[in-house]
Amino acid sequence: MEQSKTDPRVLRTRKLIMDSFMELSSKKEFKDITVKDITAEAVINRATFYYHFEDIYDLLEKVLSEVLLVNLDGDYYQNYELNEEALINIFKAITNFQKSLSNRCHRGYEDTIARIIREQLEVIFHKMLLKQRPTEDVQAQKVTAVMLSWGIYGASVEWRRSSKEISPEEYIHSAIPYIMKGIDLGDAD
Amino acid sequence: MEQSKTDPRVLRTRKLIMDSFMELSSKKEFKDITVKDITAEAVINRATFYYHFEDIYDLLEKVLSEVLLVNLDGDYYQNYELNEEALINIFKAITNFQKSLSNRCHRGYEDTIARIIREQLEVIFHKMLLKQRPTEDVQAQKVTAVMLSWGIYGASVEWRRSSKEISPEEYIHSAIPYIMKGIDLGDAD
DNA sequence: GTAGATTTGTTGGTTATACAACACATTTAG
DNA sequence: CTAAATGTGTTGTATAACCAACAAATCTAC
Repeated sequence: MEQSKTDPRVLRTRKLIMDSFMELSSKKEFKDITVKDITAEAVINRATFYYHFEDIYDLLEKVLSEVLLVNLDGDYYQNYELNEEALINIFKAITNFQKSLSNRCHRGYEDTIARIIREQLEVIFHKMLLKQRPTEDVQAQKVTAVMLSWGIYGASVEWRRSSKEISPEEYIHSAIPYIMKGIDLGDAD
Repeated sequence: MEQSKTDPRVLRTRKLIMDSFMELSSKKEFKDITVKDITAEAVINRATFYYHFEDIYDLLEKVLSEVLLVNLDGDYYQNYELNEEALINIFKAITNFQKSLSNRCHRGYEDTIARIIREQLEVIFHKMLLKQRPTEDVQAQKVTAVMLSWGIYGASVEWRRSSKEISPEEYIHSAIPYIMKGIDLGDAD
C-alpha cells in the first residue's frame, strides 16, 4: 500500500513545506500567502518548493488531502466495511474537517476544497467497495463511489447550511436507510 | 561574530542529530547510545553523521558545549563586565547545568564534561577580560582566564560535594572579594 | 497610463545527504 | 575459545537541496 521507501530528504522537506503552509494559514488568508512566505518560514530554497509542487494551488490540494486523510484514516478507511457505522464516522470526519478549515481562512477556494473532499471520498468508497464485493463489475463500483461521494459531501454542505440544531450523527442517520437499501439492492453477499 | 550564512541543510541536520541525542540521553545512559541509535532516531543516514562529527564523543562535546552556552548566553557572556554579579550568575549557570546533566545519565564521562565546562568558561572569561582591559598583555589575560575557569569550576564541584545547605549564590559570594581583589591588583582602569 | 518593486517559474552549477558496500573492531552466545 | 551478530568508520556514486541569476508576470505607487 505505502511506497516502501521514499528518500528521507523528500519526506522531511515535504513536511517542512506543508507544516509551514499550515502555520501561515492560521495567520493569513490563502490569497495573501506567497511561495516566498512559505519557503522563508520553512527555511528551504524556493527552487526546492517547485521541485515538489507545481505551484501554490498544488500545495493547497495536497495539504488539504492529507489533512482530510488524517481525519479519516485513524478510524477506518482500510479494511472496514461500508456499513452504517462507517458512513456516520465518515460524515462526522468531513464536518469536523470543514470546521477546522473555517478557522483558517480559505475564502474563495471553496470549490477547490469541495473537489478535493469529493475526490478523497471517492477513493475511499471505491476501496471499501472493492474489498466488500470483489466480484462486482469495477465500473459499477466506480460509479457507486462517485455518487456516494457527491451525496455524502452534499449532505455535509446542507448540514452546515442548516441551523445545526441536530448533530451530524443524527443528520446523516436519517438518510442511511436509503443509502444502505440502495447498496443492498446491488448484490448483497 | 556569527558566520553569516551556513547552508540551511547543515543547520537542520546538526539540530536533528543533537536533538535526537538529547532525546536518547533522557532514556539511556551515554555508554548505551550508539551512532546507529542516533541516526535512526533522527532519520538521517549514518554516513551523514560522520560528515558532521568525528564520532560520538565529538557529538557529546558539541552538545554539552551548546547546552552550556545556552545556559550562559541568555544572561551576559557578551558585552558584560566581569564583576561580582557576573561571577555569581556564571556560577549559578554552571550549577544549573550540572543539575540538568545529573538527570541524563553521563556516568563515567565526568572528566570530559568537566573539561568542556572549563574550556567554555575560559573562552568566556577571556572575552570579557579583553573587553574590560583592552590594553593589557594578552598572555596575562589568557592565564587569568584559565585560572578563573578552573577556580570557578572547582568551586562548583566543592559546592556539589557540600551539604548544599547554602545556595550557590551564597557559596560563591564569600569567595568573590578574593577574586575581585586579585583582579583589581592587576591594573584597574 | 508608466516605472519600480515584488512574485513567479525555470535553469545550470555546486554542495549536502542518501545509500550500499566494505574492512575492521567489539560484543554476544554457545 | 569460536562463530555470529552488531557497531564503527570509510568510500563511491546517485540524487535532493542549495544558490544565484534570469525573463516574464503581477502588484504598487504616483
